[in-house]
Amino acid sequence: MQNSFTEENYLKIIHALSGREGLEVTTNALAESTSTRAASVTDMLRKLADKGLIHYKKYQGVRLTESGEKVAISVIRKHRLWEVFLVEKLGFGWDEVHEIAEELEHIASKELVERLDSFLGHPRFDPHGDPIPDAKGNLTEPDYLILTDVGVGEKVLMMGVLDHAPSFLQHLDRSGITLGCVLEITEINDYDKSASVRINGSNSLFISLEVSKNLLVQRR
Amino acid sequence: MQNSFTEENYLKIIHALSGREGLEVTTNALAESTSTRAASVTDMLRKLADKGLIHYKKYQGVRLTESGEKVAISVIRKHRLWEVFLVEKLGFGWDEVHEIAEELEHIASKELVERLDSFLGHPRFDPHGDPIPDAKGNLTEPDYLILTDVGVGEKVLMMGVLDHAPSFLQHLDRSGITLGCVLEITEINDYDKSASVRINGSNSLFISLEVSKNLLVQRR
DNA sequence: AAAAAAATTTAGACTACCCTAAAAATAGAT
DNA sequence: ATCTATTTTTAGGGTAGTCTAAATTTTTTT
Repeated sequence: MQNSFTEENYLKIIHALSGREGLEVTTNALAESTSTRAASVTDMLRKLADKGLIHYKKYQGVRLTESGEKVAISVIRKHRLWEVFLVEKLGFGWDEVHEIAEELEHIASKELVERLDSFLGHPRFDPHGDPIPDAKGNLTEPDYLILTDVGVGEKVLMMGVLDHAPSFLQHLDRSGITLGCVLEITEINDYDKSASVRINGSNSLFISLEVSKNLLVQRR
Repeated sequence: MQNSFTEENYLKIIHALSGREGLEVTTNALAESTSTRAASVTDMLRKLADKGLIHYKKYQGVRLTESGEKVAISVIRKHRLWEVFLVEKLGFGWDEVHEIAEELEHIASKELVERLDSFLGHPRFDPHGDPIPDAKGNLTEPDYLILTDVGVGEKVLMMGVLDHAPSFLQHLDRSGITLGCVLEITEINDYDKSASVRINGSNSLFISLEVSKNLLVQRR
């Protein structure tokens, strides 16, 4: 049987919340993420468990089964490929594409996904730096650093963001921080942990701890 | 309030069935087209009427209101633009795109549609020769001939199809009949109204009345 | 113009997904 | 180890969209 729009969203969110260790996800966390009440989550969990998509024991939280994992990763693949399309082909900003991709990710056709992938040149990362699962369902999370883990004087490459909120991404745009740029921490303020950062070797600016916490980077 | 996937489908189908004269559409015709029962159609009609999207009097059939027409045409615009995308950019055959576009046509973002339109170079017709409504909602149906109305010796341009069934389109592919090709009727068989047709001035083939009835053409 | 046939609507019910309120289970504090 | 707070589940219910069966209206036939 086909999975509904709603079921796919639950699986996607369970995947995101269980992290790379595949930890148990709680009912309340799901209620929060799906903007529904805990009671509604319980209903859906029973249903997903009946379909063999999650491991579920009452009061014990949930994990994806292998089959549930497959569905979740397929949805993530579609979401991220469509985001690449929207940014690369249609010229949307990286702050504008999430909502639209939330709808596009549920289009079923397998053939469509593979042709889209090929049309886009088999991109490995989406416009926010998130890795795109391959056609076989392999998803390898690169182990980036968070900018807060980088010391003064170090030069790093900007590889992704943790926060996908439009307001955060627009803030980065205004600061001139883009995927792939070189960041060099020139100073860290002891008092509030705000930092001075040089971008691509030239203009320098202050960024708050809040921003640093959400920037994924890589040593070169 | 937003219109649901299902509501949009009803409006689109009412538009199609009422033709360019905007004739009343019957409950049974809608039940047939939506693959549901007449009772279900009645329920939905009451709902659409409450929302001001259709004119509905019990037992009297329905017509779209101006606001319903706007929604229907927007859905048609999206459907046909996505079909162009699927064929022109992703390399699908014209026989493969209908189902996928049935899903894509319900993606809401207005911005997406306008950017897609622009990315595709503002196409006027979809891969089946159907006209694409413009951004303001103007839809002008070109007045093509049906091939059965063309006499022996006449040369016409192949402009569209009435039947969108994959099997019919595949049959045209095998016959070498494509959008824009020149068809010349060399002979019409009096017995079964099958015809001999020259394609682009060269190879000749037989086509049945059934096929002729579904080909839209234009005198040059 | 009445009877028969066909089309349409109403009545009552089902599934998916969501809700609130109350009950039950787990976790935390003393 | 028990009591309390928190989390989760159950119970009962609502809306959207579908169904079947029965009632009603319109159309067709005679």
